[in-house]
Amino acid sequence: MPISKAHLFGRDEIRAAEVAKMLSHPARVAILRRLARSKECICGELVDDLPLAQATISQHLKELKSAGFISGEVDGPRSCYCLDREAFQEAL
Amino acid sequence: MPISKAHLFGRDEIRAAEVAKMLSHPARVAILRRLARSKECICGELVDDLPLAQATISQHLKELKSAGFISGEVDGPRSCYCLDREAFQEAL
DNA sequence: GTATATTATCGTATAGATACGATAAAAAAA
DNA sequence: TTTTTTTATCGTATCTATACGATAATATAC
Repeated sequence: MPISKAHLFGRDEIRAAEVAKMLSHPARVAILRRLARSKECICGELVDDLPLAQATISQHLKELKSAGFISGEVDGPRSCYCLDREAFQEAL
Repeated sequence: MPISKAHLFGRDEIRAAEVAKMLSHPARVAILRRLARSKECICGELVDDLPLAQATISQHLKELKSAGFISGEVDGPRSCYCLDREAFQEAL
């Protein structure tokens, strides 16, 4: 029966849970930290640093992007990501 | 293949993710808020307030307790929970 | 043009989270 | 003692997240 009931809660509780969910995996925490240090960062660097396959990291990046925490733009054959500090602070 | 690789990350990243996971469901956020307002709170009140079955709420309470965010003690046939403010602030 | 390098997406397998009915457990009330 | 009240636990169904190989997509290098 687990049809999710998350929508039955208050706006702010739902929002808080969404933000927390973005931070609920060490890989995403690591990515955000990395981007907080560097001004920007290429995808490949993250793939080198993290103990996960390229496909998996790309997947995490997509989530962080759709949550608005990071932005990414294409740079030749590479993708360059950077932290959206404003949106991130706002969320916290 | 999804054998979790969470343990391959840094201590603090793992810890941050654990804390975030506790806050990643609206029901747990709601419970913590409720306990932050009241000094303490009986299980039944939470069951009345939240749009979830008793069994489900009991399950969420167990998680929050095992994470050390709340403590619960038996009071007759009831269970009385309260926020461990120190541990909670520490985690944030 | 073809080959190479880099990233995104698809498909899919499995681990974990969520939800609840049923039932057990424990104390108070009758 | 039996009944009622309250909570915890068990079993189980299903939904979501995680993980990666394979492949597509895109741009550069040759």
